[in-house]
Formats: sequence, C-alpha cells, structure tokens
Amino acid sequence: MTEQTLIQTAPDNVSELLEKLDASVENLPKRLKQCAVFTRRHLHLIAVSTVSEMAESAGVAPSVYMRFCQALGFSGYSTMQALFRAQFTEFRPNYQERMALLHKEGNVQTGRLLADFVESGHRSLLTISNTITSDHLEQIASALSRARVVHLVGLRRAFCVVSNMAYLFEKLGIPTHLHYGTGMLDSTGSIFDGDVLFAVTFSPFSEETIRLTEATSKRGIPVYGLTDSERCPMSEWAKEMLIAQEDELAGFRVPNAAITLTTALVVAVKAMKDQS
Amino acid sequence: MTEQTLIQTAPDNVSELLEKLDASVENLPKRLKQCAVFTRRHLHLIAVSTVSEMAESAGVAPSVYMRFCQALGFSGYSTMQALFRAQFTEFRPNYQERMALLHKEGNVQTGRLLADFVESGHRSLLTISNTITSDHLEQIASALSRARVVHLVGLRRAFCVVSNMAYLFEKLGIPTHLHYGTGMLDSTGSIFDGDVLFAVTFSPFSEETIRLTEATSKRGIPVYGLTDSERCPMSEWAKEMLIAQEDELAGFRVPNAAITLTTALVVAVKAMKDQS
DNA sequence: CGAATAATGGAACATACATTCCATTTTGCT
DNA sequence: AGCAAAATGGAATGTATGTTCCATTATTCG
Repeated sequence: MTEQTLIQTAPDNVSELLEKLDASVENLPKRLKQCAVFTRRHLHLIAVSTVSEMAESAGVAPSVYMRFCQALGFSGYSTMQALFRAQFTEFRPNYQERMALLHKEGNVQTGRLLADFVESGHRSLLTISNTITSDHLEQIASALSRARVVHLVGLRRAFCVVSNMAYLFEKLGIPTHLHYGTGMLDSTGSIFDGDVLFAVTFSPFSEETIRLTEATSKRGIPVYGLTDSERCPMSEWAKEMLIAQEDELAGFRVPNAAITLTTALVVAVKAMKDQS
Repeated sequence: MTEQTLIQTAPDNVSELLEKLDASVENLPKRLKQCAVFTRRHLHLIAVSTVSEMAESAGVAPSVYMRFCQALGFSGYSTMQALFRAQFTEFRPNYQERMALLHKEGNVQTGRLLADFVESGHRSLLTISNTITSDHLEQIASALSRARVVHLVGLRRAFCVVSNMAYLFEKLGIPTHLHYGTGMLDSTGSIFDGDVLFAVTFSPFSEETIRLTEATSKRGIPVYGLTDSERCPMSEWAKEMLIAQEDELAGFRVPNAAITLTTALVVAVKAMKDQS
C-alpha cells in the first residue's frame, strides 16, 4: 500500500465505494485483493458482520481486512460499516417529524401507508401457520402431483394468485392450464379425466369460478381450492379446501398469505413428482 | 414481569417472535409495551442497531429494552439481534440439499416447506422497510395520480404483481390498461400524451418489457417501474425506479414485497386523486 | 544473489457495547 | 392512606470488538 492510497478520502455512498473498489482492485496486493473480491460479492454482509467475521469469510487476518478498509479511504472498519448501516437507519430519527410534516402539508402519508401495509403483510403470514395443517396441504399436493394437467381458475382478486401458480407450474415443467376470460364456462371442454381443477376465490365469491368448479366436479373431476371463508359454496363439491384469511387494511387485502401458501403448494407438488 | 414469562424459550425465527410479541403486548408494563410497539414497527432496525439506539428510539432506557428482550425469552439483546442478522448471514445455496432432504424420509415435509415460505415472506417484507424511502414512493404516486391512464406491464414472475395492480386500479375507478400478450410492442399505439407507464420486471429482465418501456419513454411518455436489481436496464430511461428484493428460498421468490409495495402505491395514488 | 521495502498475521491494547445491579419511583392492593 | 410488589433508569461491570503494533515472511530491484 503506497502513500497515495492513504491520502484518498472516504466514499460516502455505496456507488462511490464500488467505483473505488473496482478502480483499486487491480493494483492491490494479494490479500487485500482477496478482501476486495470477497467484499464486492458480499457487500450486504458488512452492515451486520464484525471485522473478524468479514476477515475470516474473506480468508484473511482481521488486521488485513482493517488495512483494506483504510486502503479504501476509511479510517477503519467501523466507518465503512456505518456507510452500510446508514442505509437502514437513515430515516429513523426524524420519523415522527417526517410524519408530522407530511400531515401538515396536507399530503398523503405515503411512508406510513407503506409501513402499515408491511405490517398487514406480517399479520397475514402469521395466520397461515395457525390455520393451515400440513396434512391438508400434503393431501392436496399429492392429488395435484398425480394429475395429468392441473387446471387453474381465479378471477378478480384471486387472479394474481393463480397467475403466479401458473407461472411456477410452467417454470417447473408441470402441465397446467390457466382459465380466464368471459367464456370460461365453455372451457370445461378442455378438462379431461385424470385432470384436476384448483380454484381460488375470495368473498364475495366470483360467480363464474363457483359455476366452473360445480360443473367440473359434477363431471367427476376432482376439485380443490383456496378461499378465505368457511362459507365458500365451493366447499360443498371440493374434495379439500384451504382457507387463508388475509389481514385487512382500510378495506384492502394484500394476498400475501394466498400467494405464499400456493407457492408452497406448487413446490410441494414438484417435489412429489420428482419423488415418484 | 412474572416467573411465567421468564420461563419461555427464545423464538428461533421471525414468525415465532412476532407471535410472542403479539401475545405478550397486552399484559406488559408501560415501558415494556412501548418497546414492543416500537419494535413491532421497526423490526428491520434490530439487525443494525445497538441496544442504546433501539432503546432511545423507543423512548426507554437501555436496561428496559434489555428486559424487554428477556421478556420475549431471549437471554439478551445480542441473541435477539442474531435472529435478524442471520437473515443476511445465512448461506442459502444449500437448497439442493434441502430439497433432497425433503424426499429422504419417504414423504415431502409439506409442513416444514410452508413454514419456510412463511418465514421467507416475513423476510421479504422486512427488506421493504430497509430499501424504500417514502419520498421515492410519494413521487411516483404523485406522477401516477396525475396520469390520464396508467398503463401497466409485467411478464412472467412480474405478471401477478401488475395484474394485482390492475385489479386494484379498476376497483378504485382509476383508468388503467394492462398490457400483455405477444404483440405487446404494438400496444404503444394505445399510449397517449398525458398517460404514464408503470412497468415491473425482475432479473433476468424480460426483453419485451424492456423494449416497451424504452420505446414509450423515447416518445416522451413518463415511465416508472419496480425491479429487484440496480442493474435493471430500465433505470436508464425511467424517471424513477423502486427496488425491492425478495427473499429467496430454494430458488423460489414469492413476490410478497413487490405486491405489498405496489398495493401501497395504488392506494397512495387513489388518496392523492381524492385529495385534489 | 542480497539488501531494502512492502506485506502479512498474531498478539496486545483500547474502546464501545451488552449486561447487570441497585437505589428510586410507580403501581396495585387492603 | 399505607404497605408490599413491581417497574424503572442510571451507574457499574464485564465482555466482545475494533484497532494498532511489531516481529516475521514475502517481494522487488539493483
């Protein structure tokens, strides 16, 4: 390490740090280069790791990592770490002020809104663990894994849930068919023996979804589904139903629970298929 | 704090911690409740903050926050912090082993699978608070609220995100148009001056989405977007970009963060429209 | 090849932090 | 109101972590 590198000033944002990293990586001695390469790949660890941890992961002694920080212009590891911790903490101290300010100017409290939805998401996810039994899920996964084609249906609020399932099934090479559009009832024609229908509907339950599942079930095709209420009429003809209630915030329900649950279901189906 | 609460064992994942938090928040003394309420809203800060910082932000003495950690079953602050740091530190590339393990015992452990995805969901939600600034969100919401029509585009993994947005916009009576299908580039014809395009794309970025946003932007139509990486080429021509990284589990990413974030965005747009 | 310089890693040191203790205040109960 | 039990916050303590030092090893260049 030459005088020159010591004179540099510390980067005060991540971009600058990356530039400096890339610029210096060539003319750095072996161990310091090791630090640079590792750090470049694991920037996110700095905020939550000690020097010793970073040094060990990079395969160098703590003192070497220390010198690496200084080569980048920082006074030490702590100052470099502060840069990454700032990302998380920056807006904390003035949170209260900020909110007051937003309120005052008559503006929408977007920050608060987002925090509320995040909170709501946590609550939705919590309910899954309480309501869903693994037996249940396993049974449905097993049925879907033996199906020739898995047919999917879900409208309105449920549509994003089944479109996510369709994407996953396709990605995993599992034959699937997503039903949508106005003439949906006609599409019963494309459902054959050996197929399975998985339907998602939330209250108030979509007329079309209900009708399609009823018609399909009466033809002897197994129907499974996901809903948010015991009262879902589909329960009558479905072999099994999953029930996941989303937390409500100001009349809105983000389908966190439904998407998480159905993703787990799809992965379980894939795992079962691989097994047999 | 009674004997009873001291006997509890420490939560070993975010879900358990949240449950314990919610369960205990009622019968906690004033200052400890203060800790609980603040912590519930600022979970993401624990990984990068000291006890003193958390205590100060919560408005209590460090020793009180200490006791709060113990009331939750942890031996101290450090152990609780470890839980949140693990999120960053844990190596996740062993999902191959994990999937293999799922098979070993003869049947797929669906219960465990679901619990893992739920945990992953919590983690995704935590990162939102870390990465998104409310200024940012507000700016985009403001732009969308002034648009004649909000055009939406997102394919593959992003499709369920935009389809959810489209549903919400329609439900709220905000003019919107969801672009999809093969001839998507042709649909630039339906985008006029005064409109805005909001695009969602995750790495590896969908060719069609990138092209549509570029073409639209070059016509002078403002483009905004959501992605999961700084390297998204769309950043070049987009006015503003939101970046939300989802937690990965066994190679799968459930779009919890993206859906939560965009829902908040839509609601913010509605609120702004109502205001003016 | 050998001297001079740079790089390295272990150990010593200093600081900041988590944790505990205890005097004081608050709360709950008779 | 007055006592007992619980809760609280500041100060004391011990530990973990960042940082520096220095003897040893590697590298460069005449």
